[in-house]
Amino acid sequence: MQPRPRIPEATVARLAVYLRVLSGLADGGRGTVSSGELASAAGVNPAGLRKDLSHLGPCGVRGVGYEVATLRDRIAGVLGMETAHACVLVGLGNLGSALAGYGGFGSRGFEFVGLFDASPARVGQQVGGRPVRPMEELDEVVATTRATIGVIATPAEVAQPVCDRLTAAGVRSILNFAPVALTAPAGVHVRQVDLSVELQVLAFLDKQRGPVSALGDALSPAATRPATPVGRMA
Amino acid sequence: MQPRPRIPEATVARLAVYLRVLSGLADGGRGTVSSGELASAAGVNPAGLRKDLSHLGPCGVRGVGYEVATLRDRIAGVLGMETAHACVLVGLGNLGSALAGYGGFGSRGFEFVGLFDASPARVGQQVGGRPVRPMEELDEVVATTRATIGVIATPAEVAQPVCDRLTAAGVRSILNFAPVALTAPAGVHVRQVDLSVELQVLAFLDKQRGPVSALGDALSPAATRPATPVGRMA
DNA sequence: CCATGTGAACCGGTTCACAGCG
DNA sequence: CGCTGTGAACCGGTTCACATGG
Repeated sequence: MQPRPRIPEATVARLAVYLRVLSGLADGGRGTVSSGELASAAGVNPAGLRKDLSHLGPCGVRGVGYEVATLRDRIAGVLGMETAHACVLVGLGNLGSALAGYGGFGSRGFEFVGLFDASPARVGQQVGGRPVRPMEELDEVVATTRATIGVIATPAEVAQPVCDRLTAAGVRSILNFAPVALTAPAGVHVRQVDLSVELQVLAFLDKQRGPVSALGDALSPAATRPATPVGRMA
Repeated sequence: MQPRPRIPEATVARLAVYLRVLSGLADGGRGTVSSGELASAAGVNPAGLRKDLSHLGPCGVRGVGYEVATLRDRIAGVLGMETAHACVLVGLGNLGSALAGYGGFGSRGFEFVGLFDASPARVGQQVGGRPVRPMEELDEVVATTRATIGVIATPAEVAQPVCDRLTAAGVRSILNFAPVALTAPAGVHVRQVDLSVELQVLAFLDKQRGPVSALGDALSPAATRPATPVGRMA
């Protein structure tokens, strides 16, 4: 089975997690891992992990496990991490500023090559070591840096026009933090992250499972098996 | 079919989105909506929306649509939004501060009743109008406020101990922004939001679909149908 | 003998097409 | 006649059990 036939999106998301764990193991000088150990560190089921990895073709040694550094590089290659990705970020309120200053992006090969805001009060300020630019410069920056990813952290009202601007400028993928569904041209990928929705799902689960009692509800010998099929490395 | 037999989690997440759209429509004085219009505003397929709503029992008028205010209240009730939810937040770096100051939570019935940080430098500061408290006060605050939701925005290294602390204090649900898989006792719900993973999925999709050409790749009459099956209200 | 790799059952969720009702 | 509500097909992803091979 060639590594061609397209990798499921759910698998891609998990590969990113495996990659992070593997990087940590490699930095710790670890040589090999078993699927079981890697799976528990990533919070997934071992069989599922092996199935995920099977999409990249055989990359382990039977009876032994996976070679940490090799597997890391393999996944990094599949995910397109060998080359850095240029991103632009629009909207530097609290959330946007947090994203601009978040070290986790840079260390994973993503670089913000442009920060933009419509507010004159913010333009010119430095955020995360980079200057905030006016919206007028967006097209130019996207063109010269060949940025392919745009991150929207604006108020909901302006998210759609910003999206239009980004796609017109040549951005091919958008990560949207504004609480609105965006319309984008065909071929442009949009991912939505909605903080309030996450919280509301939790509140619902609480309501479902929770109304049993307000306290002392650790009735059953619960701690035997984690509800979350997760464990950090054994 | 009673509204009992449990609602799928995927549906719950979308109900939260419908609720937001409905609130907007209601504020705009709108009386009724059809499934088609609501679906396009929420970025989903009309049939799927109707199926989602079917979980709450019949709540529309055939041949007409849904009564906006009624449906809003119905969903709000199912989601447990009638009563405010007390949350505690741990970790007030850039991201945590952004979350603490984010208006979208308060307006949806979530209130941060406690902000905590381990760094003495941050303790005592005001964030989003609330004081940052030392970790020592966590148990007490959770107990007195009956907070059921905990949000973790700490560095990855301390996320697990913080999680342990929160669950020990009585928190039943956790929203984790730290890039690690958490282990929690049975019955505690954990949701993971991983910003880097989102970006990596986008980068992968770019790589898959993208290597065709760097520019001028709007070859086909693309704008005819949005790739994202979305549209804001027609 | 151990851990990988994978075909096949399984499951939840999505889509479709139409029945039901104002 | 229009739009809701839903049973049934469909599909992708997950889990399981075992065959494969160092």
